[in-house]
Amino acid sequence: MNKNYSRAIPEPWRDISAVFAALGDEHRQRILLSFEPGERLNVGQIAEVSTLARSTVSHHLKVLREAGALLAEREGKEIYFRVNKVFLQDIFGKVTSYLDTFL
Amino acid sequence: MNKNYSRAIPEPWRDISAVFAALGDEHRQRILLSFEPGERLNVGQIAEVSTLARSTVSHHLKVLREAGALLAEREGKEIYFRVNKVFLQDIFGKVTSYLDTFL
DNA sequence: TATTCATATCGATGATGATCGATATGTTTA
DNA sequence: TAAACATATCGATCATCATCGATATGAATA
Repeated sequence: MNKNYSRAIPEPWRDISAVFAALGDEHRQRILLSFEPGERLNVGQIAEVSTLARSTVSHHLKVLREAGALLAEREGKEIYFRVNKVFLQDIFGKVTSYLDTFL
Repeated sequence: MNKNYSRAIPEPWRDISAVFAALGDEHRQRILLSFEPGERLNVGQIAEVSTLARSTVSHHLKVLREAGALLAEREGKEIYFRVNKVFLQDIFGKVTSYLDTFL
């Protein structure tokens, strides 16, 4: 048993901690699943198909972006978000190999 | 864009929804990381190394178990938990291939 | 520069979750 | 059956998060 409960969380888990928390919310899952491959969407587009207020969608997008799941780039007045596929693939790959090796 | 925001969450995501929520909590991550490969631990052992009350540890173990991340089996007075490695590998494998294909 | 538009941030409220001690449930053993 | 032990559940409290409308920030355009 690993008795040092309060030790630092291992690196592959540290990165994914925010991702887990971000994807633990159903609205954020639905937002993520609104994206088609390679697609970019802005707040207005997502707010339109969602059941949430614009400011609420903006909040969830911030959480997803800070977790690394989304990338944002301003283009004129709009800010376009896209799925950070490479990051997510890397994260889940690390978790998978951590699972294989240590758990 | 997938405009049917309120549609059913795709199957590979539905199963993992609870896993994400469960692993989004740092205490539950620490509990999971207390297990060594193939090891079985009971509430008392985990409560001893953690900073939480026994009832709180019990609560977190319930969340992890209901999410599928842990399996529980009673053995006399104690209830032993172990990491459901196969389930987690399956889940993260599904998420990875969903990522590759649809996002 | 003033206006319009898109998004972010703020402040307040309500809901959900974490936490604990106390109590209940279930199991072994005297 | 009574006592001791391990864990689960209950009830209350506290903290965190989701949510919204209103306001602020930033960018394009008249």
